[in-house]
Amino acid sequence: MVRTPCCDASGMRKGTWTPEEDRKLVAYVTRYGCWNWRQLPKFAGLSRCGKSCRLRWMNYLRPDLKLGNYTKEEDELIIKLHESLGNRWSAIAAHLPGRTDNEVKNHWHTNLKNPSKQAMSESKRKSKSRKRRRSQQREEEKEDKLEGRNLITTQEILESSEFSSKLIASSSSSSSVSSNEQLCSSGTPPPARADNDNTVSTVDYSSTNALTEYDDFMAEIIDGEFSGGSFWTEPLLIDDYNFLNYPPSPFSASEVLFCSYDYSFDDIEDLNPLKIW
DNA sequence: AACCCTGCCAACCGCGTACAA
DNA sequence: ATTGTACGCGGTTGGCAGGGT
Repeated sequence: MVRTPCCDASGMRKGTWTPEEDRKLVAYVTRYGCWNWRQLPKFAGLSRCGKSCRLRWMNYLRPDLKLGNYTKEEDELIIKLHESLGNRWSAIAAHLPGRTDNEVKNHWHTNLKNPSKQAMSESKRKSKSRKRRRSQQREEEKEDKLEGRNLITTQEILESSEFSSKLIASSSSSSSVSSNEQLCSSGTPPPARADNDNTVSTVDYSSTNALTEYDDFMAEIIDGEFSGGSFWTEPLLIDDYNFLNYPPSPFSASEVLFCSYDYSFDDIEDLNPLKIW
C-alpha cells in the first residue's frame, strides 16, 4: 500500500511515508526530542513539512501507541464520551491510553457512528479480520523499527540531512575558527557526534569530528534554549537559519522535550543533552 | 480473469488557540 | 493592542484492499 510520492510547490514531499522516512523521524525524535516541529525536518533530513512530521509521529510512530482492535470496553467508553463531549476527539482519545484522536475519529465513523453497523454481519467480520491483519502488519512493522532502533545513529541523521555536504566541507577544513563560527559563517547546520556504540561509517566522514560537532551543537542549541544560556544572543548569529534565532521554547518540562518515550538506547543518558534535568 | 464498488484509514488542509515580541 | 509564529484539533480526501458480479 504505497501512495505515489509527490511533492508540493515548495518541494516538500507529500503522501504516504516511506519506511526510510519513518526511520529518520524516529531516529531524530528519540535522540533530540521534538523541540521544534517546524525546524525538525530540516535537521532530520526529511523533505516534509513539520506539520506532517508531527502528525506522523503522533499518530503512527510514537512508541506508546496501542495497536490492534478496540475492545468492547473501549467502544463503550468512546460512545459514552462522545455523548458527553461530542466530536472532541482529542478529549475522547485522552481517556483511551495509546489511542490517537485520529484513530478514535476513524473508528467512530467506521464502526460506532451508526448503531446498526455494530451488528456483526458477515461482511463486517470479514472486514474486521482484514483490519486485524492490517493491525498485525503495522505492529510487525513497528517492531521492526524498534528492533532496528539501536542501529539508528546520529550519523545517519547527519548523512541524510540537507546540510551534510556543507558539514563535510566544514569538518574537513583546517580552519582554526570555532565550530560555531564555522556554522554561522557557512550556514552550516548542527553537526553530529558518533554514538558510543557507533562505528564511523564508510561514507566520507573520515573523522568523527563532524559527528561530534553535530551532537555538541544540538546540545548547545537546546541548552541555550532551555536553560537561558547566552547562545541565542551570541553575535555570531546569522539569519540564514531561523533556528539560531528561535524564540524561547514552548516546552516547559524535560519530559515534554525529550518525550520520555520508551526507547531503550543504552547510551541515551549520555547522548541526551538535556540530562541535566 | 477482469472490472466495479465499498469501506478503511493514513494523511492533508484549514482554522482556532496560545504565546511571545 | 497588534502582529507573527507554532502547535493542535477536527473535517475531509483519496489510495488501497478486498469482496462482489
